[in-house]
Amino acid sequence: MDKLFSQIRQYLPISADAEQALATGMERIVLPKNDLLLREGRTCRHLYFMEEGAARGYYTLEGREITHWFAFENDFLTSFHSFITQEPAVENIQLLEGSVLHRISKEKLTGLFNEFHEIERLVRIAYEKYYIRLEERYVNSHFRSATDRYESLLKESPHIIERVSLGQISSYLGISQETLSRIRAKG
Amino acid sequence: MDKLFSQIRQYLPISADAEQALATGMERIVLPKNDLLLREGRTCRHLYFMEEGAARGYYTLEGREITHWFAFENDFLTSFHSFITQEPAVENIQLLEGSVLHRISKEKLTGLFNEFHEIERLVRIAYEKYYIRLEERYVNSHFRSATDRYESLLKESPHIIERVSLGQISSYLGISQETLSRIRAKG
DNA sequence: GATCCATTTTGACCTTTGTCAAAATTGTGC
DNA sequence: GCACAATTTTGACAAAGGTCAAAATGGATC
Repeated sequence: MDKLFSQIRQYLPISADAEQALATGMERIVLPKNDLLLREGRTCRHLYFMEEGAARGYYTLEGREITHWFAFENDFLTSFHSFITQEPAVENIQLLEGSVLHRISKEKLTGLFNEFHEIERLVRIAYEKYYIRLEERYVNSHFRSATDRYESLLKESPHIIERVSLGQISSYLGISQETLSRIRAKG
Repeated sequence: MDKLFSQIRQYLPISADAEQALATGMERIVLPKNDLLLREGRTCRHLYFMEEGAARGYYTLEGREITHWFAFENDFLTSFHSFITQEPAVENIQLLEGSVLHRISKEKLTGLFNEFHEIERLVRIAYEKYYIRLEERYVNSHFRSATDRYESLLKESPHIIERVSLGQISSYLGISQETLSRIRAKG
């Protein structure tokens, strides 16, 4: 739980009461590699915090798996679309390693918003951070060459490259596995 | 102001008090075509609501202007990165038509968050919507061909194509103007 | 160490998209 | 309606990246 709260404090320090309420509302889960936190077509009812481990979000397009995000230690993760709208997800969430997570249900979280203004503020701030992060990824991915994108990833998120298979990285970067392999051979 | 409040009600109905406070905190501005709401290097201090008109966000890469978003009637707009972090912007915001906008400063908005929990909730919900929207754009742009992307735009946002020049649309889609022209010639 | 399976690399070729330059079209002010 | 500028289209060619198939490598397990 320590990791979760020290991460939260980086967003917004909250009162002991609010921390206590959050701690009570969250559930710790330990799951093995390859487990699915969410399966396409089902509604995502939880927001997760990754204490230890790794996960990816992916969906299937023309028979191929496309990984569109990774999550590691200290990341919050969920299928945002499904969690927010409570509609069925188009994506799967899979653990890439045995992981330790904390999770809270949508209902509990919404209840805490009513009890603690500061928890809703915390989440508002978290959304701001995640929005900016996504915008950066968008701009980077959309307007740069495959080689540039790989080099940015290498520089800014070397942990991804160390812990994830090439096929998953290539779909994350939006290029074919063969092209990624060739880019690496040159570098 | 009507458009603003009917848009807000779609996100979250708020009390008359809160509406009143918002109305007081916001300023109506009318500006001509081509005006810059924000210039690269300056810090974005306002959140805008577009009542009438159109705008784009763009930045310069290797001597070319890259448009990465458009905003039209009923959209909220700002340089999110700069507005959130209060650091200098990397982008410009330009009006594509003479426009009527409402704006609120970061400080006023933050003050209203303290006064009215429900206004912070409204903004939290708005972030959720905008996050989902961006995620959809990300997935669409990243994993589909130029032709597909143009056709989606044509289907989902025909107003963009009617009101914006080809060069701006092509950079928005992440393709060259010539390629876009050829795609259109075929369709 | 031999075997099996998954992952990564390499080769040959094809398709899509980009680039540069020029022509055609459209829009605007006078 | 004319002149000028801006925008869009077309052509010829180049470059980036994709595809399919086969070979190489790297772990696991027995």
